[in-house]
Amino acid sequence: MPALKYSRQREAVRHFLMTRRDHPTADTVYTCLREEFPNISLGTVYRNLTLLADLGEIQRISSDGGAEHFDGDLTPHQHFICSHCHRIYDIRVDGMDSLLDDAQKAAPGRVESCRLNFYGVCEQCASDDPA
Amino acid sequence: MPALKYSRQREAVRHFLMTRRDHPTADTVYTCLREEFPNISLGTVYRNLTLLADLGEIQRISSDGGAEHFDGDLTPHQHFICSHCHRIYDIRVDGMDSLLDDAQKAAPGRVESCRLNFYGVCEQCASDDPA
DNA sequence: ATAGAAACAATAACAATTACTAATTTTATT
DNA sequence: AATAAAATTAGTAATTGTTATTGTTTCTAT
Repeated sequence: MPALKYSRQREAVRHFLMTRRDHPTADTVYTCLREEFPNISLGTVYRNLTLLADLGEIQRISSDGGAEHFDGDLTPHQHFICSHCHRIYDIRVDGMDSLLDDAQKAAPGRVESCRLNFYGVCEQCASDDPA
Repeated sequence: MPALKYSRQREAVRHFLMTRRDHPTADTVYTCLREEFPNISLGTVYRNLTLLADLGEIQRISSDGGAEHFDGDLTPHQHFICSHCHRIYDIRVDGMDSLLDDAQKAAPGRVESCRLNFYGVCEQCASDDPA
């Protein structure tokens, strides 16, 4: 793995994610950053998102199919994903420390992190479309 | 949504997943089922995997990028995914019920399910490649 | 048997992501 | 400041995983 070298584009990706409260996709990051860097390339965005996620400076959110989402909020939290509109909400669930401990007891290796998504129907969709 | 109609291919997909203890991708299912159904189509495999997952008869495992994995084991369990070899191990962590309750308190909607993946380095990789 | 609906195989289309290459930036060293 | 090596970039092509389409076959209820 090569030595890291500063790049304005990478800082822009990081900064962009840090200042958002939502969970953009690579394409959203790309589109927004084009205002500041009119000829930034989509490959650059992907490369830096992957790099930052590997460094643990941002978080990757994988759900069913579709595009991956990214999250610049590193404070411990989880996601509630609406099965209907696919919006991603931040939620804060207690007891995660003990969960990791419990997992460590059961896992065939060293547990370093976990990702926890909750699924259901959000209030917005429930009221819009009462089933 | 149309009425379900029997199909040998769908049963084969279901049966295949039920009898596996691992977590194959659509492509693996396809390749293996071709022995029994030499001209089953990949589209059929995808359609039935999606259908069975929507019915809750199998489980979909989403992790970082790459292909989705599927799991025919419906007993409550979680997954430990090795960041190195990407193998998926089943683990059984306690306290999931209270976790869902806690999530329900925090979520902006009705929580129906959750998916929990743990990440780390498995024992196999740790001993093969001592870092 | 037959008719209508669901499922199929085969393949084309699609979207998300990655790989490639030549040019540009960064960083360390003069 | 000039220079050289390495990392990064933009632009584009290629790949991958998945879904849609179409004409044919298989179920199921009559």
